[in-house]
Amino acid sequence: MTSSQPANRKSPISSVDRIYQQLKQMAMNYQFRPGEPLNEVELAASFGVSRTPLREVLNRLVAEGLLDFVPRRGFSCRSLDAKMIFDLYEVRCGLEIMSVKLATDRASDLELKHLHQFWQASAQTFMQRSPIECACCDEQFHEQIAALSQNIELLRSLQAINARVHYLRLISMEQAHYRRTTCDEHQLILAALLDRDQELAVTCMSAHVSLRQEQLVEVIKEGIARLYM
Amino acid sequence: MTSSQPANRKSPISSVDRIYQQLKQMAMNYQFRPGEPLNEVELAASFGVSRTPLREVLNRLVAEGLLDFVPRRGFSCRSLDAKMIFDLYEVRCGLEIMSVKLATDRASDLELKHLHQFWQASAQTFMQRSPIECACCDEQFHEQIAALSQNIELLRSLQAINARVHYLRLISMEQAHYRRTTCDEHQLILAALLDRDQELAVTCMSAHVSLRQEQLVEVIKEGIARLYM
DNA sequence: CTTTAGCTTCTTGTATACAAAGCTGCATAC
DNA sequence: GTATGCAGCTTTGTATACAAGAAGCTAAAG
Repeated sequence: MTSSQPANRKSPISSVDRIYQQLKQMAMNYQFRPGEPLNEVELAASFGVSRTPLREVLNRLVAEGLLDFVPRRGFSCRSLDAKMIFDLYEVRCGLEIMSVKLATDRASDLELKHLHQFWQASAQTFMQRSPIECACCDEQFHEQIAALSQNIELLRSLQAINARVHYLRLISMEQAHYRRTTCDEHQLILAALLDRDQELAVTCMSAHVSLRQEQLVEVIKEGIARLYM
Repeated sequence: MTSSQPANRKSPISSVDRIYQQLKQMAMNYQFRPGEPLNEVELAASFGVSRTPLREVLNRLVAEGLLDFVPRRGFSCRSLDAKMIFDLYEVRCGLEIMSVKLATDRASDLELKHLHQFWQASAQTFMQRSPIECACCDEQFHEQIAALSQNIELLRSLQAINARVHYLRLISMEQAHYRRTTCDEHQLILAALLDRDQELAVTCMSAHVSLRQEQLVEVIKEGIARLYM
């Protein structure tokens, strides 16, 4: 996902880095209920650290939109608000279109070949995998295309949004139907990219993301239900 | 700019909020040299606080891309890298196009009228104002259009980018030539919006941002020179 | 029975202290 | 003359302590 630095030397992985990864996963997967206040003392104890490094992590996650914060009232799990999700998908759609557009211009043949190989390997076992694995594969596919745009900021923006909608991707991947269409649509996008047919690639990507947007109401409903059962 | 909460009640403005605003301004305007390490003790003292709240602010600014951070080596001013700026402008261009597209669909007549009034008032005195004021006016114009998209996440993304390219906007506004063309181009965008001519609005906005992108090499050169004199 | 005032407790905001890692510079060895 | 290693200083990472604000609870009054 977002992780970057390859543990420069040794592999110290400072404690704040470790709890950042863990808390981020928890926030992405709504392991806290929407709006649930996070008790700093409790959380710190559960990670075996003091409040100081924990708060630094919490601040980072707030800045990334994965947690909420109100002064003097503390940190809490972000809400799962339909309007916000729609907004995120709308922005995502725009970023994805930029990605394919730039990728057709800038990706090398070798890069496209690697993407192709990656997706062939993924698709082969896609229907047998766990929803979590499918969601991650899906994210990787899209983020690899963004990477081919050679625009790091575009990639980072997309990654930030993907982290925030991860939970819903997960929910949708639990239905075989969504998995199948995802698979098919990725193939179309890939084919257009390999042909370097920019217009077609944009059309396919646009259709792909828009379709997900239409299914969003159902997925959000399911996602909220899941949290309260 | 980004600021949000209207000081819920009273006006306590916690110290971390205060130093956040200040440090953000300093980072936006490159009041530290690119790559310059920030001494926590020194900085904390200069703000009259301890390292704890300062570090929370620094972490936030790192997450927003306004500062750099390397574990065990501390915080430093972000670099002023041409490639990064180009990437940001490319993403910005995409977001701005989304903004006008959505704004023509969703803005009410009243909202468009307000935008019109705002820009008329600004344009009148544009050539007499300070570069700082012009840069802020420019940002506001674009952010108001993004707000008309009714998409909060789109607005936030654009604001985040604007904060990161603020310094270069400032530099460019010091030249009367850039100010004039900005003014003219905004008028064109505005006219298209008022006509609700989506295609034209997109064309104008696209031309506007692309033109800035072309001038970017010069502006970056000037910006870097300014920092080392 | 409901409401509110005041007290208690819990939680967050911030300062400070200390440990550990990094950097600098000098001295010694080759 | 260059390189290497060690000592001391600087700076960051994290724990802890304490102050101040919010929340909850009890008790008394209407």
